[in-house]
Amino acid sequence: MFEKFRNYIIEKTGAGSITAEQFEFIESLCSLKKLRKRQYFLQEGDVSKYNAFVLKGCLRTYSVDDDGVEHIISFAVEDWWAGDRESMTSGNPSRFNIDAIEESELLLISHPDFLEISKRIPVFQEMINSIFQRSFIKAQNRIQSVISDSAEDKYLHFLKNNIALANRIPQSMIASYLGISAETLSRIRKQIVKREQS
Amino acid sequence: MFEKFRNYIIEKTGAGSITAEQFEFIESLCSLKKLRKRQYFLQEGDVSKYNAFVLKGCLRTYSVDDDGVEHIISFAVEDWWAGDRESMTSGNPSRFNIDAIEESELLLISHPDFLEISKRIPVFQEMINSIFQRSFIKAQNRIQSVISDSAEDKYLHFLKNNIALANRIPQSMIASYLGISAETLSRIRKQIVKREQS
DNA sequence: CGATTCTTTGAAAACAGTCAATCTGTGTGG
DNA sequence: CCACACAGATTGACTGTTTTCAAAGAATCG
Repeated sequence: MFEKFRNYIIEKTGAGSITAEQFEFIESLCSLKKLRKRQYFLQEGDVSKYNAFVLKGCLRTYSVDDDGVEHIISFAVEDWWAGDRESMTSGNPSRFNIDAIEESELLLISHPDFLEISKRIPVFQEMINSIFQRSFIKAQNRIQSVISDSAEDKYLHFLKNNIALANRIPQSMIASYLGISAETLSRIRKQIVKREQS
Repeated sequence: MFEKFRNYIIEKTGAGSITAEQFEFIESLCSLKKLRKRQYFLQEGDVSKYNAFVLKGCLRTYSVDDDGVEHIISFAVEDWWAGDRESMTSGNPSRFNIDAIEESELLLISHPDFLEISKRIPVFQEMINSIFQRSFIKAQNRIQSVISDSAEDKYLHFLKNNIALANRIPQSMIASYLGISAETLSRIRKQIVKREQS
């Protein structure tokens, strides 16, 4: 059960950076959670209490606007994290929903436990920090695309950077993630295919 | 010259967290840089080598698309940082330009020196980490706005979160930052004023 | 001032969104 | 195993928002 998580940590921190006892400590604070497709992990208005490491499946974080339209902020597949950091650190209710778009398995670590692990195990802390740095850089790149590109270029940019995601996520959700309508994405794809053929 | 920077660090880390010697160490690795309005701090294609702490003035980070249109990724005013982290950590040439939109004064710390400071002074490291966390959260919120909102709502969202910026930056740059045209922003503002009057 | 930069305005065009209907594929229960 | 239901994708016609281009109007600064 923890093998995947151990491998992930080893890959991120380097072999031997974390002792067997430290692994046990970390794992003693983890709990396993299974989600069915469409099941919520976090609902708008609730306070996000757990960091979720995705062992299997796929989660989406999204907001719902006044017209009831969903806007997907992020996806989390295997070896990625989910949870609303803003709500977690501030204790305020979340503006986001997080649910499973596939049958999923998560390792949960509560926010206080997460802080404790980080305090006790500096390399874990470093790992988390570098994840945040890269997340920030990715977010900036996404912002660049979304403020600069046409709908088609947004899609091509997405494909270039998220081929794996593109093959397991419904098109309508990709559209939502890109901030365009599902119909527009459908027409864009048609165009691209047509162009490739000629 | 370093007073502003010291105050910033004290505010972020808490009084007494950093000793006089540590401050001196940090400051021994800083250099002052003045930029005139419109002067580059970083040009596309160059490798970003310095973290810049803004003592005075305002920088913008932007990309230029194939049509020559500028797209502003971020602003940095007093007590904020600039530099392309992606280029800095990877050593690859930057896709961004950074220049001064006001007469500015920066404290520069080279990337290696920055790492050294972080290594030697854990509270400095912590400060940087919490900055990244908040930057990431801010970036996510911006993404939400930019994929969900109409042009007007993007502007209102910007105003709500960046009143100070809104009052010192040309409208056309705000438009660029929001991913809308300067003309559209002008019309939106007119609408808002008209509505407020009635 | 005079020059430059920034903003506003109008008209036309492009782009993307909406709505509604149809199509496709998949999986489920009878 | 079939039929049906359902979710997702596509298509067409229309609407609406935003962009583009061009020109004129403020504002700012040396």
